[in-house]
Amino acid sequence: MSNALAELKTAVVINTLRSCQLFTGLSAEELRPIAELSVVKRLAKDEYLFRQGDPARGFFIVQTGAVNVHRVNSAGKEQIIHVFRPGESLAEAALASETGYPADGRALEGTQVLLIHKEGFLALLRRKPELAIRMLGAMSSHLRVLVGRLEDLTLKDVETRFANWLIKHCPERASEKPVRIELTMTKRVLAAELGTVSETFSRLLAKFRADKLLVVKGKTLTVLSPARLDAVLRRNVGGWGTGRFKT
Amino acid sequence: MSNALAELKTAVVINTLRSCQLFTGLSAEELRPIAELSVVKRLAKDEYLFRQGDPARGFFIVQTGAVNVHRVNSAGKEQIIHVFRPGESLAEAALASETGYPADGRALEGTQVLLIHKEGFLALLRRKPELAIRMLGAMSSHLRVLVGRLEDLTLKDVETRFANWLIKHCPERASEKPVRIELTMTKRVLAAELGTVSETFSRLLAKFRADKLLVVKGKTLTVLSPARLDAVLRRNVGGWGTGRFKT
DNA sequence: GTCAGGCATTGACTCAAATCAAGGTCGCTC
DNA sequence: GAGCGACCTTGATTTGAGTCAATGCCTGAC
Repeated sequence: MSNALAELKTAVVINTLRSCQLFTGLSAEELRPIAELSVVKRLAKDEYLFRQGDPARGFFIVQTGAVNVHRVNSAGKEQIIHVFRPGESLAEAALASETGYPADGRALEGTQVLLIHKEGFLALLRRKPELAIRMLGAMSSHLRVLVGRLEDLTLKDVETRFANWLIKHCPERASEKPVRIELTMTKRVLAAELGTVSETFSRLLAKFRADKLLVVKGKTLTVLSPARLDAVLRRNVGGWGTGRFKT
Repeated sequence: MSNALAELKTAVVINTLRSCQLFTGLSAEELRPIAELSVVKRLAKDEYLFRQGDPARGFFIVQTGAVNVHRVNSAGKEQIIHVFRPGESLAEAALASETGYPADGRALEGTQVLLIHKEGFLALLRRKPELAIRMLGAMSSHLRVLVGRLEDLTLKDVETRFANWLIKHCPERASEKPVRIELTMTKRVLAAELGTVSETFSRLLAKFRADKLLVVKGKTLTVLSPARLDAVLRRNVGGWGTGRFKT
């Protein structure tokens, strides 16, 4: 391919990298060697980016679309670990271990990602320790997400998790003003993200509707009063760190 | 303190570091600067090493004893994330993020750990990118553990988890020869590690005893036939990756 | 020795959430 | 517009596992 065209592609990739949390604050010149290690991958809806156990070729940055990272047991039930959206990086763990990817990754919709090759990137890390420390930061935040998810799924009930999800989608949790939330996914998928099944989720919507907390119309949810929802959350969860009891 | 005494202490610490997975293969000279960043901490049983939200001063390496890292909700129920034993490093995530520790850490018994100070270690990482890459490796294996735990707790029932735990403690899973396992902790604690309560665990032991899979005598468990246990596992879990179904 | 407190076992009860089953609604293609 | 296939909703039923409570069993303190 012509030199000029290659230059152009690199410039586009650099732009993507810049918009990624992981590399904020790096100059174009610092991003260039990373861009040169990257290839663009396009995925159709439901196509797999990687499967659990696949040898790891590198890590990814989402450009457009969404990647659902999950584990599945042989009965076919899948547990979503996290849904990655544009600007997020995933599978950094692949860099530093010989074993394959620890989970499955699949596109929830038409999706475009950057694959950053492992070997080249490792060589770069050796020359740029600052970059390695950034990677540590990214992985530590993924650890936090995972720990949070673990707590969510084992320590709280579905109602609490959903109330929490709703609150996170309100600009301010103390407000009395209704908030409209447009679902980007089907309710079935949202249910899975919350770690439950569609029937349970449906009942939950009905309950919130009956409690005048929520209006549901197709893919549009309207939180009638974030403040009141927050109150429900507090009631369910006790008083956030008011005290620690042993059992 | 006298120079000679300081030297001696450093030598002892270097020895601990050498036995730690994270630093295997490093020479004494490479370990020295790390040792100089370390301080020994002694903990009584049930004493907290850190609490969720505490500002992170560094990460730890277990010398003796055991550290239980867990999350607790305000109702007081705690979910064990992992129990760290001698040679393991923990809380590396503290290095690369400004927020505090994401969970609680408490000694399960009398315990001695090395605290490696964050700032000094970060400075060292900047000079030794190889070391930073090792840290990435350590964090990625923690990620794997966590992902595994998530799957365990959400995709499998208690019986399957325990069968799995037992199998992991057998030298070979296909054998017909009985295996004796001596518990190092109380059954209550093991139950918590498996993500359940002592009553449920007790019932499970009774069931396995009735099924002639296990003989229980105090803190001694004897798996009568690993092969048969393995069969139970396969039955519960389906056929490990025989196929993937949606829904 | 015995007494107390922690652990373990067992039974009865409860409950959240999954599963099973049956319609209902929307949007699509032919 | 008829028919099909997703979703979604609602009801009935099941179930795994937590909670409560009663009792038994050790071990260590005195």
